[in-house]
Amino acid sequence: MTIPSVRGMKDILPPVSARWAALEAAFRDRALRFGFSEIRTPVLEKTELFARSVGETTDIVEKEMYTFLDRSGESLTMRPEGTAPVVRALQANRGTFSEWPVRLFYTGPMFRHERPQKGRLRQFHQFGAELFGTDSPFADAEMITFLHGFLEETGLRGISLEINSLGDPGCRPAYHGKLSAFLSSREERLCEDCRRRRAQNPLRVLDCKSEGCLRATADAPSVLESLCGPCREHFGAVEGALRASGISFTRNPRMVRGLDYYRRTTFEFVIPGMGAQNAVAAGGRYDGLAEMLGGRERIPAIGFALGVERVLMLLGEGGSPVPATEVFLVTSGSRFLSEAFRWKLELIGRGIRAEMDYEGRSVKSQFRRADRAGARFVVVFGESEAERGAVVFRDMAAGAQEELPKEEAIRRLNRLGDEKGE
RNA sequence: GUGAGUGUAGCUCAGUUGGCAGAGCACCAGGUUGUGGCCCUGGUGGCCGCGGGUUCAAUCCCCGUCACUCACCCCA
Repeated sequence: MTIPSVRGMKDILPPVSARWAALEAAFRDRALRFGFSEIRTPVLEKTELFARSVGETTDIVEKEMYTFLDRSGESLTMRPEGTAPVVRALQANRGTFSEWPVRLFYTGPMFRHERPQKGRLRQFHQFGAELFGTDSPFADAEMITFLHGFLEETGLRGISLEINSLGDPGCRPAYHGKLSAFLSSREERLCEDCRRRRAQNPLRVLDCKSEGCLRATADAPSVLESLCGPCREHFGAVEGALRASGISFTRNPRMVRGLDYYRRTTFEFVIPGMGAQNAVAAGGRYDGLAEMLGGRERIPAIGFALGVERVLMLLGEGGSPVPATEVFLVTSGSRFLSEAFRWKLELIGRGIRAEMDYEGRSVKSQFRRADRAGARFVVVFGESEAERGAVVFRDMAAGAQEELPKEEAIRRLNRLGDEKGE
């Protein structure tokens, strides 16, 4: 019996791994153009980091984290998201970041112990970016534009952008009060989960998808109408900047993020008609997080993360094929193996993708392999040619074949390398 | 955590109202050929997910279990 992988954790195999690499390269490229530098944080963090940032009452912390005691009895957690670790790293290395604002991006695996299904894994991967040190609504617009452009660049179609503002400590408590009062008046019509949520985290009730709750809260007070002056102004400026750069969006005052640290602007890129896993990328502003994590300094910040598996799923099969073999060396008889092997290494050294068969298969079988690998040229080492110091040189696409002295064959293959060099 | 579906060859899947396990693709060899593709012939390859039960006999029926998939929930 072979050993299967852990549930919800998948091997990324070719050719998917190639598309994966291409997507990551595109993200990295775009991040660098926006002035972001890469940060790589550990996969393991102290459990406290996520409990304090993501929120004790969120599903992520309550029942989805990979948490365990290490050998010294300390509670550790495999990161369920990327923002809190980046903020921690920023605070811990405060001295190395002298110039503000700070722009950081990351890529890597995240872990949540959920029941796997389409577009949802236990080890999944995110690309994310965080912008620290500015309250400006232009920062919000920059991040949304960054993400919007990236998704467009990948070729994704039919994505829509939803934005909202959750207010800040100046206005959210008042809204919470209003909403709580409203919800208690509708308590009988709420689902079981929402009755519990109502007390702990009333905003989450708005995010409930059950029919009954949706109807019961159809006329719930809107966050956007309860914003204080500064928050309203900020949100208006973000909307204005987005319009100015031609990005269309819809307001969704019911959009609540699953993490507690967000305030003011939040946004989500969704694909309609994709079922429950419709969020491809999402983010928001989290001006209070640094202080929640015990920092003395207030660090305004905004960031986003996108689900790599979900993007690739939506992109489907297209793009990034495995590079084809250029030259296949066919041996007619095992006595040519070592000579062909020397050619192969020589060609690879010249930057040419060369392959051969080591197993002594029939010439026919070797040609079949060359064909499937997409080889442009095949060189055959055969008995009758060997006596004349020659090889058979075949151009697969043209179907042309000729016997060439070895020196001439090598010259032609080297030209192939030169073409690539230019 | 809840519910449904599926586990048979490397892959995609048939199958037997219970009676020696099948196809296509792939792989290997041979034929044909312009030394490859198309075509023809042959061959390798299976604890029929695992454990129990019923039966003369179980891949098939029953119970359990594990895995995968999908949905709910939640999220990227």
